[in-house]
Amino acid sequence: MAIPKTTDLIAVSKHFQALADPLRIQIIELLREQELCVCDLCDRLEVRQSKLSFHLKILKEAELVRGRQQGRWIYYSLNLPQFVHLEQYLSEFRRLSPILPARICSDRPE
Amino acid sequence: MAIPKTTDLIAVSKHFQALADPLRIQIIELLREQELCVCDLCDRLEVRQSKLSFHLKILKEAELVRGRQQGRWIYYSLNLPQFVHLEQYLSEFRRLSPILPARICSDRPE
DNA sequence: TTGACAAATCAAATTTTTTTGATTTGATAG
DNA sequence: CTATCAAATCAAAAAAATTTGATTTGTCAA
Repeated sequence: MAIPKTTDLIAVSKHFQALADPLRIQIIELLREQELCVCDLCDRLEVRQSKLSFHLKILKEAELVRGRQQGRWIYYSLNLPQFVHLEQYLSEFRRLSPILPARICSDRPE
Repeated sequence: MAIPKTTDLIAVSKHFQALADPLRIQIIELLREQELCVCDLCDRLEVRQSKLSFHLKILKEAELVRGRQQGRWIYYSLNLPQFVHLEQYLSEFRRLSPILPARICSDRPE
């Protein structure tokens, strides 16, 4: 398994960052049930509309959700392939042997 | 699949938060190779020791890494079961049908 | 058109996270 | 003991993320 490039690692951390907020996780949990419009999310989560918009933008930029306009409403839903992508990043660790080889750390030259 | 409790969701977001930083992802990538002491991580990542200590603490609190003291050195390694745990959280989304049922959002009473 | 309403954007205030340099703690070797 | 060195802790500064309320944008219906 090759070591990922630094730029890839930054991308990975950015995606995890989108999941690093309780409200955003709650949004995702609600969308797991069904597609919802912003006003429904507002009602259920009891947060202001602009606050929700801010968090939806972060989730959208991380490609974890998608917005579909219909009339005056925008319906948000999960972008499942992106979840699979993150799952795969984590799954690589499962392949490692449970005990990593120790490495003796002694005083180095100069 | 039951809806997780709010407290669980906060815990989930906390764990993802630990992965939400490029340096911490880099630390994890290095530890994927082998157990390393703090001074080695400092050298390889070219960051100050106190900075590394700060980030290692976050990873340790999220149970993503473990520290093992040996003499003056503390060797850090990955705590693989925790990675599996997060992987499983994400894997639940794979079971969802790709297209979630739309829900019509119309004007609600009053 | 105009009015109503859903959602996005924006700037300012607030909160949280991260960085930095200095200090402390704890273990070892002499 | 005492020197030394690895690592943690701490307080202050800096940077980044989040919240808030007001405003704007876009769509639809009358």
